Amino acid sequence: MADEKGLNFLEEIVENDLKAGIYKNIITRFPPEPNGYLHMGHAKSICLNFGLALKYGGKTNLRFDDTNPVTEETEYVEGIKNDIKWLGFEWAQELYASDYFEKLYEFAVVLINKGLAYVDDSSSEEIARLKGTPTQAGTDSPYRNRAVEENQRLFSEMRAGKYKDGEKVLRAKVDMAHPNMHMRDPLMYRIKHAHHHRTGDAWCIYPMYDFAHGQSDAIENITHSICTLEFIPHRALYNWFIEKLEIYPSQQYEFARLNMTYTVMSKRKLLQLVNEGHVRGWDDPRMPTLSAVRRRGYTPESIRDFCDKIGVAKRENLIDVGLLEFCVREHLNKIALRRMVVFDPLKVVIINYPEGKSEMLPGENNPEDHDSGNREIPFTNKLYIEQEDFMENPPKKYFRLAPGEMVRLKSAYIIKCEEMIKDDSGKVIELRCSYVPESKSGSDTSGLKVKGTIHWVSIPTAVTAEVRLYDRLFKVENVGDMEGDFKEYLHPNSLQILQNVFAEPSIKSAVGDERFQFLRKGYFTLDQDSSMDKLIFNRTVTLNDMWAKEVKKG
RNA sequence: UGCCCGAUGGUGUAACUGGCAACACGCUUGAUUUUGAUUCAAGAAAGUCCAGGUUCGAGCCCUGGUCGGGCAACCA
Repeated sequence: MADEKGLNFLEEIVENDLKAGIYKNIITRFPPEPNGYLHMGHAKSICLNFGLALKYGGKTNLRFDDTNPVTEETEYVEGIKNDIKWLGFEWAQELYASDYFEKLYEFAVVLINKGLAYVDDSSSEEIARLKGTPTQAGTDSPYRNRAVEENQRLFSEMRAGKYKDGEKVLRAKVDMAHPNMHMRDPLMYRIKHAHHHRTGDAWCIYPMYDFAHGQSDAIENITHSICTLEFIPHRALYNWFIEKLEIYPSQQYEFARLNMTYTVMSKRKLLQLVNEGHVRGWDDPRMPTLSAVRRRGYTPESIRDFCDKIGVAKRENLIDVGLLEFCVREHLNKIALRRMVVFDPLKVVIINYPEGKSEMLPGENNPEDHDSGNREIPFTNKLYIEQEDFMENPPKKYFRLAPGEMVRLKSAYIIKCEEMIKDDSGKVIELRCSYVPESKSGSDTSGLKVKGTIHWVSIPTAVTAEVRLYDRLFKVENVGDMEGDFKEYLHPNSLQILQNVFAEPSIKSAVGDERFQFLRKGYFTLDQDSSMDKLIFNRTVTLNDMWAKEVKKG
């Protein structure tokens, strides 16, 4: 069976349009508002918009939808550009809705001249009241039938700054009884005496989304304007403006936004988590933002793969975060350098290995990539192993270290636990083990077969580091479905910091965005807080752990 | 008492546009393994929201329901 996955509905639309000769090339756009950082939901949209243009021959513009100066900042513009580049996409042009303010103003005048727009002096409360309800028609505003000349004068006075915020608005004259609420004389312009991140103080009137988005699409000759489901009711208005203005007929299509288990995917909620200090910032590795998953160690390849796997459709969805984890494990398994790091140390002394002796043992950097070579791992008679790799009274299926039992030290020797040393409270604080000299990794002539292999670190050369372990941000699967404040469902232990773990010395050369697999522990990458004096690693994702599952089953 | 979307294994997406429901994740079992990782093999799991209709044949078309979601920011 060919693994040609069927086309998604948007690809189908594009293919049909191309086949019908409606377009020679397609042009899409990714239109973020610079009022927050991009998240995984945006990644889906980015992959979709850029992916379509890449697949069918065309281009994608990056257009900032910056029509609301009070929430938008240059900081976000830079962050967004950075995230898109990191994901691996290149936009044809970097554009801003604010580039079109003059043009949009002209469009508004055209509608005024056609008698299709009017200045309304009503308060926002009054406008809301006259709008009616979904089941009840609205009522015409008393200003609805102003003369064209008066509207022209008033609108230009609005622009000139003659009025205060909220004193007047420009509205499209459509139909106050329309069953679609968005068609009941929607606002086109409002007065905001606010500083805009790009146009500065040049304007004191700003277009609404509905009077900016479709027009911007038309100006750029966007063929397929793809947005999320909540804009479906706006489509009628989108088309109305295009028709009345007689501009390029961009077509709007809608798809279902991404939702993931154990997290939230709305800028509003994410901003709240940041502002109220529930996380350390937009790039806190527990966040679903792109800056956060990047910091956490996710690769752009794995995110693109994820976006590909989740598909595109119009029905609401809740994607298992486990799928994202699968994608990143799959990629990291191929590229991560293997290293041994002990998180929770238990001292082991090899009683028959000479005191003071040291040898270097080679360990594969990555068994999945034979070109990756080896690194040298020092071995001595004093080691750390993981506390959890020893049990005084092991259950039957436990095949790690136990009194009298043998285990393989990865890339080194087989050892046998000869003696336990306990403190006054009875806690095991040290193991005395013997090693089998003929069992050396790579030249094992011992003939011994052991069930378990564990990781270890030689104490004299151990390098200490900090490790940050992340768990799901929320403790419930479907946060959006819960009653009350979503913050009540935050997972209290989503971040666990281990200040002092012990790593093999080769870890010291870790740089930048190198990915590591700490054997049997998970995938890690250096955090940006890391320094020469203090190494800090983020756990990107754990390894699959059958044993943990077994233990859980009991 | 409106208008608009949607409904396929646990999750997500397919099904040559009317031809015996497939793929991925997850799950179970087994093999391999110097990571209880990876890899490999096998398997369980939906008869497509319901009821009618058209048809030789319906997940796809028609009708009527049911359920879920959206729509009344000078937000996008």
